[in-house]
Amino acid sequence: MTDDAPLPELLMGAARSLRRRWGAVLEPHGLTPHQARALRSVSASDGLRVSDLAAALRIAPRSATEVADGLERADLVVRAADPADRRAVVLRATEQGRELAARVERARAQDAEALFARLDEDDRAELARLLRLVADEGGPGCEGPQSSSSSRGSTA
Amino acid sequence: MTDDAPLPELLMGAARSLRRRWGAVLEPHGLTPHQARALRSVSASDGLRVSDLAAALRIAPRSATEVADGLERADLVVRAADPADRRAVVLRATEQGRELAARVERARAQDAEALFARLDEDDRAELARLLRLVADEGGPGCEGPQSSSSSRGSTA
DNA sequence: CCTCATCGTGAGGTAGCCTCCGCTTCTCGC
DNA sequence: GCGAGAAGCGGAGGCTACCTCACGATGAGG
Repeated sequence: MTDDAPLPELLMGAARSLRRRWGAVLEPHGLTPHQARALRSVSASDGLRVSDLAAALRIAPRSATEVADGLERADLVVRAADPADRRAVVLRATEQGRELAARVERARAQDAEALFARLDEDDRAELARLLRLVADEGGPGCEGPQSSSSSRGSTA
Repeated sequence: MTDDAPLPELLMGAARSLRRRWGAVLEPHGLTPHQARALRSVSASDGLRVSDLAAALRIAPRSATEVADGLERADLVVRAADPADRRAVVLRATEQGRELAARVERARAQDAEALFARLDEDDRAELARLLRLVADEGGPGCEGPQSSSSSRGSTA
């Protein structure tokens, strides 16, 4: 179909496929894409600040609060005071949070595997190379709301 | 950066680059991405029904009404009664609508050119091939609200 | 002519993001 | 020590872009 589709269309189409699949993977778990990414970030670190979550998700700090709210409501993360800075709140994954993160990660990998199944090793490497060429900018055009905090600590 | 980034991340990253650039191209013209796509569709056809617009944008018919509202408010399209079916409303691009569509199309192509500038001919062809492999589904997973009308006519 | 499907849209609702503000707490110069 | 200013979180309120439901007008089939 649409053999004359220009590269941009193709790229967007492929991304759409991926996004749709990802949504389908997430839905049975009751997670939005942002929540899943957030859960992943929180699970990976031990004690992620809300502001750092915002940076990770590239949304305003205020909005990260809401994502955290959702995850906390589902008992996937808990808020705790940062012992190193009592202004801050650190998010930690609960047991089920970690489990769910792992399960989702597995499902996602599996699904991605299915999506890219039509590509052999060489094709994948080639695709990765080409995509890296296209994507690796992020210099002047990145205007998203950012706070750029980076003092974690909290490894108390 | 992130040389170990898996293909999905890479793909999404590349798509994000493209989306961001596209948004930047559109912004000075005061168009949202959906409006731009809609204007393009309307300009391409002569007399597009609201329901067909909805199908093209993959949104609910009711939402297509709103997109059409925006375009009409900006004098880029006009609503007219479909002579062949007086229930229906056909959207037609105005003169400036067509002009803007052309201008945007030019800018988009130019920007895409810039984005893909790092790829030579062979790389582009290869990328297109690979993306086609990844994207060309759309069978069972397409659950978006659809109406699938296709009686245009109206070439009065 | 009556019935039923279809078209566009008014009404009303939801989700996700934002900015502005205020409170608490940290940091730094004195 | 202490006051000024910055930083972190979240309440209030608002916007946009979707959605579903309901309705009036119109077409199509018996």
